[in-house]
Amino acid sequence: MALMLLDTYGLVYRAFFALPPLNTAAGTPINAVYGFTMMLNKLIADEKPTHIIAAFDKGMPVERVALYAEYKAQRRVMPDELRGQFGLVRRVLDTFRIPIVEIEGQEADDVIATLARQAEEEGEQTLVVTGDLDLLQIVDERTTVLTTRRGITELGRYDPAAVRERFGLEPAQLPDFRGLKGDPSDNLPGIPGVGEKTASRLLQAAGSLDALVANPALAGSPKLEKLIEQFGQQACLCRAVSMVRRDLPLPIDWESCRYAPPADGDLYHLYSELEFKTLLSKLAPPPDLPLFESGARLKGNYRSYVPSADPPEFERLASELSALADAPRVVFALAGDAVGVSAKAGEAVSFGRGALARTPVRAALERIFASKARVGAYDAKRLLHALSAAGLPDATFSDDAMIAAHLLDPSRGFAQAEDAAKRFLGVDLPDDAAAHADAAFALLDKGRAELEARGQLSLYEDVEVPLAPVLARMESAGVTIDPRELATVGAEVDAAATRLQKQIHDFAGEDFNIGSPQQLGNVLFGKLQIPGGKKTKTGWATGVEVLQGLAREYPICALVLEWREVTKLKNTYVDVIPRLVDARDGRLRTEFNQTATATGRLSSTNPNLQNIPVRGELGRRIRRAFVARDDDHVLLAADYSQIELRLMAHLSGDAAMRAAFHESADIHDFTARQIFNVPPERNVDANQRRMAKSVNFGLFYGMSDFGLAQRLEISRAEAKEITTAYFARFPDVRAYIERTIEEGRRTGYVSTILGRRRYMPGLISGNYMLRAAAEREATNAPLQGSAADLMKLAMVRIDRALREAGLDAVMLLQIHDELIFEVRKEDLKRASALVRDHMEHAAALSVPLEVTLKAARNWYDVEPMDEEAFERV
DNA sequence: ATGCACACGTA
DNA sequence: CGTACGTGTGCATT
Repeated sequence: MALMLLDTYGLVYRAFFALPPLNTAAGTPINAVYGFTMMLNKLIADEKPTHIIAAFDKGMPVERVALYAEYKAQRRVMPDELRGQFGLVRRVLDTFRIPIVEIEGQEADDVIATLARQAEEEGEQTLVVTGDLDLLQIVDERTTVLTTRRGITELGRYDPAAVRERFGLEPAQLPDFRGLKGDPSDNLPGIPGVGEKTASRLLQAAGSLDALVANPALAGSPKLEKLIEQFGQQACLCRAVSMVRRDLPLPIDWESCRYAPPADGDLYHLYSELEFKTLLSKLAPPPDLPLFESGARLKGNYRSYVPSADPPEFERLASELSALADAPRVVFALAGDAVGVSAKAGEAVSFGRGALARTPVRAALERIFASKARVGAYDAKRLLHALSAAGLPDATFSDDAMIAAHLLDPSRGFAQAEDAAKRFLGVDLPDDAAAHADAAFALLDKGRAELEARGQLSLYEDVEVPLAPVLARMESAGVTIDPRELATVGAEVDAAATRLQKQIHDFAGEDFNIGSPQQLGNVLFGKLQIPGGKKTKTGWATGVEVLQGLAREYPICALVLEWREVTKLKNTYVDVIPRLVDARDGRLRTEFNQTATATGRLSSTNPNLQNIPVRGELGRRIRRAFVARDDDHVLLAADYSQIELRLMAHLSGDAAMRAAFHESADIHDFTARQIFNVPPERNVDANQRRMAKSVNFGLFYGMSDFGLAQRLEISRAEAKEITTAYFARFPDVRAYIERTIEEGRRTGYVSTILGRRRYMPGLISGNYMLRAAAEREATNAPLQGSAADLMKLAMVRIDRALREAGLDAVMLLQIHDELIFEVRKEDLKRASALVRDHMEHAAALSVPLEVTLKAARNWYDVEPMDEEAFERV
């Protein structure tokens, strides 16, 4: 039984103040019920209680008032808007079939404490959810307390260790603590002048309030001693009031509290009545069928070690871990601050992450990594960082369940192990590192078999899994930022922003928020009467396409565009990057996510270094701040030229397109000649080239005539002519696109060159829009995904080769078709050759792969380099 | 407070 | 009515 006890009043009260006033159409205040319902949904989803009880306060708390007549005397009366919502809260609980327990003359705290004690006596785990900290006194090994923090969905979780960490006291000491420091919200004075810090220190010294009162000298200072003599009895009274009762007469039938989710129909009625539109729209999500046979159950035969300062405990843990080195397979997982290890289905050990750094444990882990055991993980990259921080930089993993899960279903990220366990094992994973390790073990069993069946084992083993440590190294390396360069751009950007804002406001004749599309639309198209059609559901369309068209005639539109560019740079890069730089070494570190995209690309977050500006001059200058570590090093940039179009040529086998890459230096020029029949002796004009480029790009985005017409600002008929001419010259390209979509329809997925799949259920949708979107995705995925395949393969090989060659060159960033390295000048030539070689030979295609190499002290100045240039650096 | 829409940076 | 992302802002949520 996993019992959840709700301090209903406290939670509703909290929700009321956390949310702005919200009313139904009829004017009934609804914010507190809404917040409470969101909380309840989240709690049930996250904590998965098997039993739930909602406790209410009822009447005056007779015992406390008898002890202390002023109890809660200062409390403000409840606002009417809140009072009226409690009836609705009961409706919600009723719909969820959660029983309400209340006892006349008792507060919810005492009801909860009593129920928790009863559950405890039966050996059950209890989770208490409350709005304040009073109930922390009942925390123990079997009772955990969640308290609301900021907002309504963020909760603090208190087990005994967390209580000790926060207060430096045992949970049972907390009534003494509150007696000493008092609590204004309940009108408890405590001892004047004693706050949290002093109260905690006094109790740590004396052990208890009683001991302190009996012997005030324990306080340690004459002043405090005096205070305790004078106010000791008052503190004892406050403590008595603070103590919760755990012995109320409260016979309970647990079976009647078993939680069963409400029927969708009931929820639908409740939500529609309360006008919870957001929650309503989330009902009845599409069924998410497990790939594998569901119903697997984790056995829960887990042992947990709580980190403590006890050396024998680490010895015991170390010897247990050492034994795992003899197992054929060991799997690690992280959950919160704990590490889980499993070597056998249904069995796992977990220990606090702090234990990782302990010598005996570290030695045991070293043994495991040095052994013949196949060592796997859930999210190996995260574990590599944790192990490295604990002094195990050489750990390696040969399996990663998160990566396997994402390869099997790339529509999802599976950053949370819970998601993968639910999706592939059909189990609800508890928040426990041992269970996570066990689930990862099971996921790898099933996942590897499934990958093999799909012919994806090599992609998994030879590309994705080896890539994780490469990414970990890139993340650890970071890139040096020159703050002065950033400040220079920053000053310019600030000045421009101020100037533009003023100019725009002058044009408008009023001050308004230019960043609000709504206000902007009203000013431009309302007040200033600029002709421009409104689009979008919410109001005027003010996107670049619209404003660009008006910029010539209406200067304010040009100013707005400029303002947007400048503030975007300021808010997203110039002001943000300096704050993210690691002060210890001046380097900026990103996180590369390997399981984020549906196509196989990487993504970069915190910050995203894959979208540093390059097109505009001002934005591009931000790249000056990305520099090599010192004067002995340079940044080397290596990018694939036209890799996606080359893949199109290869995959389609189109003779003309392949010839283009063999013969022509400029694919867009070549394409223009084909489409517009430009003879060899004449030059392609800029406009023809621009159109050809759009067609080439549009091609692998699955663009229609309509889209091309829009893009090129030509008529649909003209666009049609261009595509007709295009496909007449490159007939196999059209055949390839059609073949790809057809194959997707037939098999349910499309594939890349290395066998990566993207499942495309939308291809057989009856909805035209959905189906058309799926067809574009299906066209693009094999191209974008194959490019990602080749880049990843090259990265793994380059990382290995650079290290084996002993070159002073490290990979720092990947921007989809480009790699950035930091290289010692003396090694630049050799490193460049090595990088080029591995990128160009990532795969043998029917067209050559070409790589452009550039180098400079900073990212802005990198320019294509010829042989002599490399010699000069 | 949280979540969505929009806008915009990259490949 | 052109793919794939992440982040910042404003605004609605009920």
